Amino acid sequence: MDKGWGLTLDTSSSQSLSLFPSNDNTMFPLLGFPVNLSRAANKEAVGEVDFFSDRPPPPSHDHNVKPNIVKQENLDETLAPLHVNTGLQLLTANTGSDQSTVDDGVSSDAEDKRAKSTELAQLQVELQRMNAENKKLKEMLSHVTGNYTALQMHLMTLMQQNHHAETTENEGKLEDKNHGVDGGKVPRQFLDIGPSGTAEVDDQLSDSSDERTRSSTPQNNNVEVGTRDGVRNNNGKHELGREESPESESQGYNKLQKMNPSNCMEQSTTEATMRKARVSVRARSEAPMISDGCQWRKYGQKMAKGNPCPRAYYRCTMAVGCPVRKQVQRCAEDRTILVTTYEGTHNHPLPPAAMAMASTTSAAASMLLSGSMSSAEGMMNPNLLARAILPCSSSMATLSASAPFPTVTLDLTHNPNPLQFQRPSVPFQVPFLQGQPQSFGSGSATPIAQVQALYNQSKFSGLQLSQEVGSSQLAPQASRPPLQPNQQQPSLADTVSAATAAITADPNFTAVLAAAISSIIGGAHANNNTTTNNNNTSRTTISNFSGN
DNA sequence: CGGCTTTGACCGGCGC
DNA sequence: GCGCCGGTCAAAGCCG
Repeated sequence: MDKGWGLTLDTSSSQSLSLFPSNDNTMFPLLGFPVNLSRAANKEAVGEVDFFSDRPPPPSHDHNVKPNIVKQENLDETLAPLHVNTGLQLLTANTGSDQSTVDDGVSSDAEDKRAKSTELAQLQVELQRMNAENKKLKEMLSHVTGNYTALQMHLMTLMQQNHHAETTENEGKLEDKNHGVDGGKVPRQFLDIGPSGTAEVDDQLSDSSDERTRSSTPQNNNVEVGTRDGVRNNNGKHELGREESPESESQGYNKLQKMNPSNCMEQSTTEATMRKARVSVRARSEAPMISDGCQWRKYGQKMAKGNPCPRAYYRCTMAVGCPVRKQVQRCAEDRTILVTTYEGTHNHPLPPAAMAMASTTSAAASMLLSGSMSSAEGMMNPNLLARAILPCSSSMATLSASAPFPTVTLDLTHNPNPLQFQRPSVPFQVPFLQGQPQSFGSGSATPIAQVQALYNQSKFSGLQLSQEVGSSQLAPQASRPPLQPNQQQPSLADTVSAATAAITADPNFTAVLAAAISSIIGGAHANNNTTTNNNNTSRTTISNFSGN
């Protein structure tokens, strides 16, 4: 394959392959996409594909190519083995163009043929190599996915067990005080990390007399059901994008709640919290928006206080009613840095490129929530957690609770340890890990050692792992190592994918984080009766969140 | 013409 | 109660 050209598996059409100038082929790494290879054997399908008509042909053999003239009968002989060996439509088309040259009778010399056959052989080898690599990557992916699923199942099991035990326990403890409000304390702690979005759920929990009534006939839902854009509810507030978002999803939960109130309460609580948890990604980019594989529609722009750059608001448009939104804003200190803040979880399938970012943000949010849930309200020494969780100082992720919503910041703007960047077996390096999830199994160091944690005092008492927020206080941005161009935007998909793998593939990560936080908080707040529930709520969060 | 962006208006939360 | 601020709405305009 000529340099500067790439192979794209077009997942949007799910059936096409194409050769193109490789200026943006990083969006779709050669992972296991659902490509319909059987179509490659279909002659008609081959004819349908427009390979070079609107793109410049590869420079090596374009002088005699007449792309529009392809004699199919002559292709079969040459192409038959290629179908067998590679099954890739790309080769078929490529050779199709070449073959048309031969059929012209203009250049019928043997040398030309030999050269072409050599080239074909090379391409064949290359494709076989790619196939092998693809297989390998598929295996890696399935391995990671398997681990993740297993972990998820395990967490759910434990969550259910704990919840059962806990419910029994709380019934005894709280019966006298709360007239039998079941599990009021635990969800309460969970809810405390979010201000407004959790209030509704909180009301449900705090008012025992209303609880069952609201569960079965949610007051807001009665108004919101069937509303569309621009329709206001009783409060006069527009409900765009909300009637089908978590709030509406909670309708389903409420239905279920009739059957299993406690479990449902937990789920809706988690959902509400997830809606509020945010993941912020900092990346250097000249583009107005980083490419994360999703489709977004801008619905607003505001000048935010303290930043001369406007903040743009986007909504995911890949599916109707997808609750995911993001804010994009340039960093005030360094305008080459683009800060993208994600909120919510997708309610639809995602393309691989989008999956990478979504999984990353999900995993990061899970981290955040597991930390936030386990902490008490703004009383902790900021440095305590940092020292405990983060022995080393390099940082990539920031968990911040100073904002109205608990936020995780993934800083992809610098490489704290170039040596680790060069070694793919580094245990946990969010921004520059080269997608080697299997390395977790062999790594001796715990991933958590790569994360810097700072506790940020706030009413939500979140966790702050990091540097971004503290960049002005802790490490001047100028001191960061300069970023190579090829480590920036183009590699974002890989980077995010790596981060995803790092966070989701390692069962130890969340567990260790939760354990560390729990132990610290447990020590700092012996009276905090919610501490023992940390793991439980964390699991709830993770299991629900990972559903996407 | 449909989808997207722009932009002024509106709303709710929060601090004073 | 008032003003500030973040977030969202939706009409108008733009664009392919």
